[in-house]
Amino acid sequence: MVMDKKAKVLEAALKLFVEFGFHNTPTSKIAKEAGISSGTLFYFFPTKDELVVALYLHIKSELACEINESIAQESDFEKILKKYYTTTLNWAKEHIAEFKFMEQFNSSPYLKKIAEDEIQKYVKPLKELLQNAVNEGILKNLDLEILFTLISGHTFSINQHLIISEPKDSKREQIISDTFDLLWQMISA
Amino acid sequence: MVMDKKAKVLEAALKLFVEFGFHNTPTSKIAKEAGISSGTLFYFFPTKDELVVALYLHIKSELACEINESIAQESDFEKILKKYYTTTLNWAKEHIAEFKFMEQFNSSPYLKKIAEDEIQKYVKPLKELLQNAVNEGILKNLDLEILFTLISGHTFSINQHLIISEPKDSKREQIISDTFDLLWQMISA
DNA sequence: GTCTATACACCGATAGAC
DNA sequence: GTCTATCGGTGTATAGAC
Repeated sequence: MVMDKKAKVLEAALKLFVEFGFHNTPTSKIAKEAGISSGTLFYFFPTKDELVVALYLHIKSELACEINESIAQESDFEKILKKYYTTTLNWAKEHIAEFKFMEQFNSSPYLKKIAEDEIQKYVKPLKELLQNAVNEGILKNLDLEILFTLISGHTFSINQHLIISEPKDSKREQIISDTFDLLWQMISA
Repeated sequence: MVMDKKAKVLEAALKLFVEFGFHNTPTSKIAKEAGISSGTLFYFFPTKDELVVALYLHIKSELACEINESIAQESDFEKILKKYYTTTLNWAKEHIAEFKFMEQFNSSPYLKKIAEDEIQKYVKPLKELLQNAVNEGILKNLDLEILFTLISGHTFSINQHLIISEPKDSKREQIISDTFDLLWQMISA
């Protein structure tokens, strides 16, 4: 089965970007890693910037897809949030390069190149869930943005800790469970 | 009073790096912004990489200095931690460019260019404080790394929220106070 | 669609005068 | 210490054949 060349390029770019950063990764190297010529790369992605942004959007949507699938089965809010948490963490474990890339991208000037509503598309579902939980008295009556920030920040930092410390599976599950409880203790009413 | 040229370069680099990123900021532009020639820039900083790293270390030490001063006056652990929290947040408000730069730097391959012990130098004091508090039963008996991660992540994310939402001073103080309480609730025994 | 070859701008760094 | 001038290398992107 022949893999789509566009996908090959994204895959190659991801690998190199994570190792060397956006700069220090010439398009020529990406083409080489993808097993195609430089001309072909620019046939698919008119500029390097567009390649970088396309990769980001691609990864974002993959993660969002995974999360949506996993939370669809739950109905209780705490369980939904825990699924959100564990799915994100487990996805990051299986996609370390993707996670590192997003991290790099998020704190780079490239972020400005993405339309605001493109970002909102991915955060809106969680924010709605949170708003409902606040209204129902499940969560503390905190500002929605702060609530969102707290949860994202908590998830992000535990993610980093897990990636760096590389605990065994059993230990890892323990950490995830414990830190979710801490988060829940902080935000639940 | 004539400002040190080295300092001028760091100041100029900071401004441009935050706006355009490390790449997309040629040394020629930095020199121009600093009001010196390209040759002089390389007289002070042999390579661009060294300039970037020097800027990072400079900012790190400034923040650390500020924090150390502010916590020196306190003795109660909760108050020390709160000082740590508020000082970091207030410093970031007055040094937004510095904060954004560090954020960009931390998630870039440049980070590898800094020796591990150079980083540890700045985190060790807080870790020792935390270890003592755990031993004394003030904080939950959590893994030290997790505790540290939780606090850093919380601080970092609230910082970002404050920078983006730009609340009025009174509102801002309220947020800082409230979110510290949330953090404390999460980690205290 | 894919390749090869190349244009050409740009940037980091150096040389050498003052 | 500071400047001007410039070199060599590299990287994005294009042209044009197949």
